[in-house]
Amino acid sequence: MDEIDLKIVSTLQKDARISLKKLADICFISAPAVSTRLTHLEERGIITNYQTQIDYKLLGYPIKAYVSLRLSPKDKEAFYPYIKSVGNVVACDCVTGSYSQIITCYFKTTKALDNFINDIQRFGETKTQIVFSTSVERRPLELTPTENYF
Amino acid sequence: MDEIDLKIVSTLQKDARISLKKLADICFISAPAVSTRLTHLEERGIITNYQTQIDYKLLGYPIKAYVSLRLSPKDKEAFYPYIKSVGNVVACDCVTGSYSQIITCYFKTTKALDNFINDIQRFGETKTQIVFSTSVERRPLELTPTENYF
DNA sequence: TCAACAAATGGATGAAATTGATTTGAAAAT
DNA sequence: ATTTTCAAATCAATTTCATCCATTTGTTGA
Repeated sequence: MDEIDLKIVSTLQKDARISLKKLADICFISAPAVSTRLTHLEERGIITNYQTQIDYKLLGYPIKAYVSLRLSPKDKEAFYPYIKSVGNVVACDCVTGSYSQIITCYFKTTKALDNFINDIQRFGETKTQIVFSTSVERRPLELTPTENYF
Repeated sequence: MDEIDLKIVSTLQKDARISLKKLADICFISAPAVSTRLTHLEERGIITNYQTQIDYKLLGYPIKAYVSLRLSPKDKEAFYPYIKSVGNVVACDCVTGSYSQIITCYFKTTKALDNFINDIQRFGETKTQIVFSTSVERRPLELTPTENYF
């Protein structure tokens, strides 16, 4: 993981469909060299996958919500496979605090969200926060910090 | 936005670097046809960008946290440009509830996270939830639901 | 029935990715 | 100090892919 790898990763983060040739020009090495580095980055698990970001509103999913769930440890075994299987869920983290799970999800209607919440309440108490607006859309982590960085 | 567009979008969501030729084979249309459709999807804003997902732990950012902030309306104007400028922040949403902002962020150390929290407390009271483990890594929304969907 | 338009195909051309052979350069061993 | 070794680069050749353009198809509305 040297400077060139970092350049490759940080460039790809922002444009996953850039060609190897352009990457090669940016990094001042040849295209085959970029190709082998890329393969290594994938093999080492540093690059996990390439995702296209979609405007879910335009596709009919205007409801975004964070659902917190108070999950008792004994139910984890049942909860994890379940939450993975729900197509509306785009992320789920186990966190510190009394609400142990934070679920990020999208829905077509508030009714659908309500159905989901009713369904998961068999695992524990929930708290739902619906998104009004987004000031920072899902974006890459800044890997070459300049200012305002910790 | 027909069935073919949906196929293109849902395929690209999972593999942003797939070639037009492969997409063409999957959709049973020609490569030029995919190309024009893709351009339209980008122009219409349905596809917003192509991101490469990185294992931030492996790059030295093992701390992921959700920071909730009780932000008073009068401070929004100052807060939004600020939060955009912080490279550690990968998402920020305005939500229902007494904590009006949910910030998703990554840090190299808990100390760095602490610095960040101290810094944003000038905007209001905060509540921090550190991620222990992730059961659903950031993934695309399922656009062609089968079961377990709401 | 016949424009008129949107969108797909097919072939040609130029660009890019991949492969294999070879070279370079730095670190470890003699 | 010289040699060995290995990783990683370049170069050249081949294959694959993207784009362009002319033509065709299919649908809608006069």
